[in-house]
Amino acid sequence: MAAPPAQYAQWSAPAPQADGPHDEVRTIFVLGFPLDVKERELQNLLRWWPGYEASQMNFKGDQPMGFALFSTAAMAMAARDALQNLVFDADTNSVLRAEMAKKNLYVKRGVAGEITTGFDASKRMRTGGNDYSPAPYPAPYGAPYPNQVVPAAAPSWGPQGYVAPAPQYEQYAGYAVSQPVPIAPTGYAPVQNTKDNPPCNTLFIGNLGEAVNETELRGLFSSQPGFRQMKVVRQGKNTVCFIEFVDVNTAVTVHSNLQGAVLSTSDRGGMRIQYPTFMSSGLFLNIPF
DNA sequence: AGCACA
Repeated sequence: MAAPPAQYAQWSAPAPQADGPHDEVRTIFVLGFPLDVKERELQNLLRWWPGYEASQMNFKGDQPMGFALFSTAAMAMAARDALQNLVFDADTNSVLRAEMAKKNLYVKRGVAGEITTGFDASKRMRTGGNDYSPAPYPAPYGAPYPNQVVPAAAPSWGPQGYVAPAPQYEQYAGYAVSQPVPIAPTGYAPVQNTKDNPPCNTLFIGNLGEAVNETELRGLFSSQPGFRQMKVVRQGKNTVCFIEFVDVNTAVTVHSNLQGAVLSTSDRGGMRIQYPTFMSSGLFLNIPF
């Protein structure tokens, strides 16, 4: 069993099944990409999915084949289901088909056990020190936009049958959940937000300070009307945050009102608020860990 | 249905 990515470290790893296979397949096999797909596109599609570890595009066949490794089989299956029937490119009519792979993706590891090849989670932030810039894919519950990725069929967790999952990660966190003290921004600074995605009920918060903490973020966001839950993802010097609202309208309001908000810990200007990519919404799905 | 990298 591989260690889960650092951002899930506060969650208890699943206990190895005494009677289960220790070499369980936790890799997905994805077809249906357009011929000009880039390996990076697969990485960007999956990078925030819970348990994502590494991925690879293989171009040797007649059609591009994507492989992605996750920390557990359950996480892989959840990603597989989320990718199923996804319209990757409306122009080329590419609809993704995903299955569990026959074998796990091979990842070369260094002495310290870190992944050294492939497009892996440990290198998420390697692009010039910038933090995450979402690919132009819409997030889950948003209206379909032309030329963008939308689920061909409404996902089972979509608007119709969607029931808010309990904020399950809190039970794993190593701190007591107490009533957040409301926090107001210390000010506002202009922020560039050139590449955003279509509005949806989830927000991605970037350009936060290195010293930002969850209490501060919770103090700012949990008092916003429509707030449902949030998840802070730490990756070294970079911290990002995903916030789910009860509907698109309340998310749009916060996207506008708190754009460029400066916190006491901000050291690079105001926070950048964006609508996240389709797959990043997986942070709020009910995935068994 | 089509499963590669080592």
